[in-house]
Amino acid sequence: MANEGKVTNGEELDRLLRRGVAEVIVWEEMVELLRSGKKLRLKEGFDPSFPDIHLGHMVTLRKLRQFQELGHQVVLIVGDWTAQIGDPSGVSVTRPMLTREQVQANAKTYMEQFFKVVDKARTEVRWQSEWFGKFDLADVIRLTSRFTVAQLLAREDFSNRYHEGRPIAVTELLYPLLQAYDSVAVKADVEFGGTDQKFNLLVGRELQSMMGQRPQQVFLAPLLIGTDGSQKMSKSLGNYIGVAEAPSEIYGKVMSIPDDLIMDYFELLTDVPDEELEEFRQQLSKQTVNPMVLKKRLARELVTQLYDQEAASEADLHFSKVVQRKETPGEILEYRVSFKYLRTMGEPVRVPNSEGISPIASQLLEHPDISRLLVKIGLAKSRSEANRLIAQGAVSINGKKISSNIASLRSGSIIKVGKRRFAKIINTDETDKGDR
RNA sequence: GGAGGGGUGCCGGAGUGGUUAAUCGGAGCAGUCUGUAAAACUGCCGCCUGGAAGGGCUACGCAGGUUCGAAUCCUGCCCCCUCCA
Repeated sequence: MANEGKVTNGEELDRLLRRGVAEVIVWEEMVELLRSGKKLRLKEGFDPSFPDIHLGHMVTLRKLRQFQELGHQVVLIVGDWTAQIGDPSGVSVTRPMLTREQVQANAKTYMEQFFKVVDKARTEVRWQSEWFGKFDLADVIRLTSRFTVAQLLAREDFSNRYHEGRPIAVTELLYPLLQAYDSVAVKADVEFGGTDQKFNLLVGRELQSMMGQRPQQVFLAPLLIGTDGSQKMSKSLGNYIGVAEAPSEIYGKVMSIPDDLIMDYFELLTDVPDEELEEFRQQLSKQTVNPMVLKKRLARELVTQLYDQEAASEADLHFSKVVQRKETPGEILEYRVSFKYLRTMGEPVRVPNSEGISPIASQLLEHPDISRLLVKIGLAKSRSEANRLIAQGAVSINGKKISSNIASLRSGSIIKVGKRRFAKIINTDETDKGDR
């Protein structure tokens, strides 16, 4: 074959198998395979229950990419069956069954993001339903009969739950078996996953050898800690940075990670050479550098990787300007709303006393209701929340804090909520003399 | 099949007739500080209405009932868990 995998030299091996790697099983065999020049089939699966990819996933994706560059083949498994069970390594046991359409849509989104990192041309996409769609009860029994409960209870998660008397659904026990079968179905040479996947990937090895295939090598990446600095990055914990997020979002979120995480992120998510990373480490421990500076470098690297250099520069500028110097950003989303609509609804404002219209009442008639406006443009979830924000001094118009939702606002005004959410308001009511 | 335990706000978890929109912790939001780091401190943290003060509505698994008044008592139902078989 023309595009066989390249034979790998020592230096490449080191980069490939050490940096950003938690464990390789079996190391010697992995090395031997890479040296053989054989084009390897690299399996990675995903459940289309959550379509979004974040930096935590990116660790293995980057590895896949590195292998691809040596000529190897990625096989992406769309877990349309396992998605219905739910991987038990998570917290929640029950997952809603997804419709066919949802699965399709999620898979599509997932792949768009997946190929931001992985080379599409060297990826084969396979759906589990190709093989499980044909499974009948006899097949299920044949598959399950190869394993014992004791084998499955070896998994930490299961044994913990078992000993604590917490429930384990029968379908959950099935999960590793299905995932293992995928490896057989696609004849995987290597399977990639996070360390929490270790058990599942090892079952793949078992099953393959039972079925006369050479057991796959298991490639485990460390779990990336999320922006909260304590738990693994995950969407449900809300401590994630999505690869599809806007450049300035990614940049900003990277800036918010705790200092302790800086080096992990560099190591697992960038190609900054080891020697340079060593320097960074020195600087950090001797405190000869403000960690913020390194974080900026990190943020730039990541945005460049996921977008391009230009986007990184823009995000960088935006950050110094808006966040650090607290200036108003150059580009602000515009919202077109009708002021009339926002005006206090219903009957004209009641005049508090008989001496005519009070100043407040007259303003009321002329100014839009800011809390209504905030809800309308999505800067607050409810009017109660909007009122709270205003009361707490979190809202300003053209740089001036407002203290009640009766405030001066004209077309073109810039409204700011919290530290960094801006909106430019355009009045769609035809007359706008603009003199207030 | 038998015995027991339990379902409270985003999560954990108090509360067993009224002063409880519901103690407390976590998460979250906002503010001060700052490097969108850490730490700390402060406020908020169901919805609607009102400029505000205030008012209204909804809420403690579901449906009824007792009571001037229920998350708290009674009845039925649903669900979850543990142990024994």
